[in-house]
Amino acid sequence: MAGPTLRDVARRANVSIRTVSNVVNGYAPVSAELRARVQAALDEMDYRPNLIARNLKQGRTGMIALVVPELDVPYFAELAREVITAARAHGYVVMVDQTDGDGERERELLGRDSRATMFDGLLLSPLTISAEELRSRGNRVPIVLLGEHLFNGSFHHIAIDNVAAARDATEHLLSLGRRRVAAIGDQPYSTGQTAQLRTVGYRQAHTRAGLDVDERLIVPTANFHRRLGAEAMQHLLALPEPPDAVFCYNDLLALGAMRALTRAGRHIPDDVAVVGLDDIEEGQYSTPSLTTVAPHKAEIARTAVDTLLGLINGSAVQPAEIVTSHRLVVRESTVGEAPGRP
Amino acid sequence: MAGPTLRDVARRANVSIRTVSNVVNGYAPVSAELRARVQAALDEMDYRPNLIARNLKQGRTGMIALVVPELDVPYFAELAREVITAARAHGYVVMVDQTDGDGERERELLGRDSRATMFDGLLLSPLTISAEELRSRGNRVPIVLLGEHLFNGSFHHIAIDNVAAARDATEHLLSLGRRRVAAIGDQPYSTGQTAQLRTVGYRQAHTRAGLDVDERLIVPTANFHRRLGAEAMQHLLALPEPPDAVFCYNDLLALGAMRALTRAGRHIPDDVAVVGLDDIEEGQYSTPSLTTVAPHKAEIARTAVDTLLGLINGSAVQPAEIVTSHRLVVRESTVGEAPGRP
DNA sequence: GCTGACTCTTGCATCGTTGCAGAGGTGTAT
DNA sequence: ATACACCTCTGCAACGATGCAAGAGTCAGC
Repeated sequence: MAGPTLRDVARRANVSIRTVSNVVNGYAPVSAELRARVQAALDEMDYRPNLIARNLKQGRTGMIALVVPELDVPYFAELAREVITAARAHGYVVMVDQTDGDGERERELLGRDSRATMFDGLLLSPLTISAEELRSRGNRVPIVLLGEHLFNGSFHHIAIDNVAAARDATEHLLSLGRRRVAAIGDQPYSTGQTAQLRTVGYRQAHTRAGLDVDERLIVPTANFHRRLGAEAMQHLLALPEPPDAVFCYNDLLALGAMRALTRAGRHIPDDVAVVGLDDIEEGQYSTPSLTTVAPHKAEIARTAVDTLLGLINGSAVQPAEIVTSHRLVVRESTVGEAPGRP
Repeated sequence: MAGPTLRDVARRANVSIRTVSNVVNGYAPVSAELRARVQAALDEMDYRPNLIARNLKQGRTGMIALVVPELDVPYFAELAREVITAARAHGYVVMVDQTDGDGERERELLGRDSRATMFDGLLLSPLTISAEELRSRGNRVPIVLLGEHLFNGSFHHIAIDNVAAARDATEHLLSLGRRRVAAIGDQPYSTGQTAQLRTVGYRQAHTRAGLDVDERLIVPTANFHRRLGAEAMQHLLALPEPPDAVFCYNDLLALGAMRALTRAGRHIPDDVAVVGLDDIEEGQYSTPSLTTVAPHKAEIARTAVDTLLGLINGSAVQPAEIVTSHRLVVRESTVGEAPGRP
């Protein structure tokens, strides 16, 4: 099972271990004749370098870890894809892990027996863990945070401008003449910082338009999955004065909300217009297709990887909040032709 | 940056390196007094074991790799989630990588400088690579294949019964009285073995029902993405005698097809019934929700991980084709109430 | 008091690789 | 002929951990 080592190859080719290593890595000058002999031995024995040993010697692994709450949430899957691509461009591979939104599991990551030491760096999309906790764990591995806003400057952190993104979405709905715009996805508790920023943007849009917010139209949800979007929408439809538009804090909520609307016989967008956030591919193919705020995922991934590699290679950059771009993508759920309607 | 090693802690606590190691691992008997002293030193210095060194010594990493064509294809994302969960139950972590359906990248994996040696085992969902190629690479790492059918017994291989799954889907449509059942997703070339099996099942259903297959209703696609499902559906709708039902070889094709149908003003399922395969979560929330054949993903993942760990731990099991279960999940796209219709 | 058994602790070798410094040999300039 | 530079090649030590076997110390038993 165990393959041949440098020593085995060296014995066979009748040279020193060191020379074999040199041939493998193309390091020091080796005479053509000897090189050929060694190469032959390498080939015959089908030598593969033991990367663990190499890593130990070199003090780096060429691996970074990407930790997300849930890998089968499309946004994270799409982000993971971009991160893998960005890392590969630098010769790094990515190990993806998920925490299931379980705070314990996030903490495990930083604990004494964590496998984090196996990686040159960590990209973490935190869900419940706080900055203080993160800092107090005195981690040895460089960390770059994704997505969550943590209110202090201890870590590098990449995210879109959540306030502006939510404002853009809401303003789009208001600009269509909608006047009862609901919001689905607020999380008015300590770990819901991103959601809260989106609520701020939602309010700002109203304020700027000189409109009041009807507090009953802001529906909090415990997570960002389709089911809760549907439930929140059902709740809104049951109000005495239901909304004529809804901004959902992510696309999954929006897809769930659309499902509930269709089920209830409401027409999108005529009766209720819907906007999401994330621009997952699914929204392009839903019925109707989903208007959304699109974060530039490739940019997020590239920036995150670049920043992390910078830390790894010792560029002592100051921790910084890095804001990446986003744009509104208008589709049928707000201005669409009504499919299957006159 | 570099943390303290056993040596540093040993110096501080005035004991041997070996004793510190014993305390860390709880191995040999250590007197309470000494243990306390060492533990104190460990805590003060915030010692973290260097896993790379440990791995080198022990010859295993506790990591397996999962290689899929595309991580942002929901089926693979959902599968990855299950694999991560199954592996964690055995104390293993999973590194996920994607090949982008690029044969070169699949081959890289097995090449001389592959990082595969860093893993105790490999779960591979091959797209273009053949069994012969895989075998010829004389790999050192245990491999278990997922999903693709490779016609020989050289490797462990986990998959559903693709013929039966396709037959079940098609029979469901025929049992509804549909008589022009189309198939979207055939891949009549060497790397499309899974697709071809599904075509076999599609034909079997017709044969068993005593019906002929209209070859024009079998539409091949280059991949299994939404867009090609939509295009294939448009093509089918343009036929002189369009289908009254369609079996798509995966859910993404089905969702694309449904999108095209809705766009064209056709009603699902009244005009055209649609069945997919994979049971991705998206299909539960689409409009209409999608009837599909559901592979038991958790079972696939568990079986794959168990088999791989068996190989790793040296149980010299014979390579085997392992068939996991599937079931038909009926939703609105075949027997649904028509949403938004009288 | 000596032996043996037992408990606790330690040093050495090792995993497979690479960094470093130098050995050995040849060729060139003086 | 001597010195020097140069090109190849090699041995040793080290990365940080663990397996092994033995060293040191304590105690009981006869």
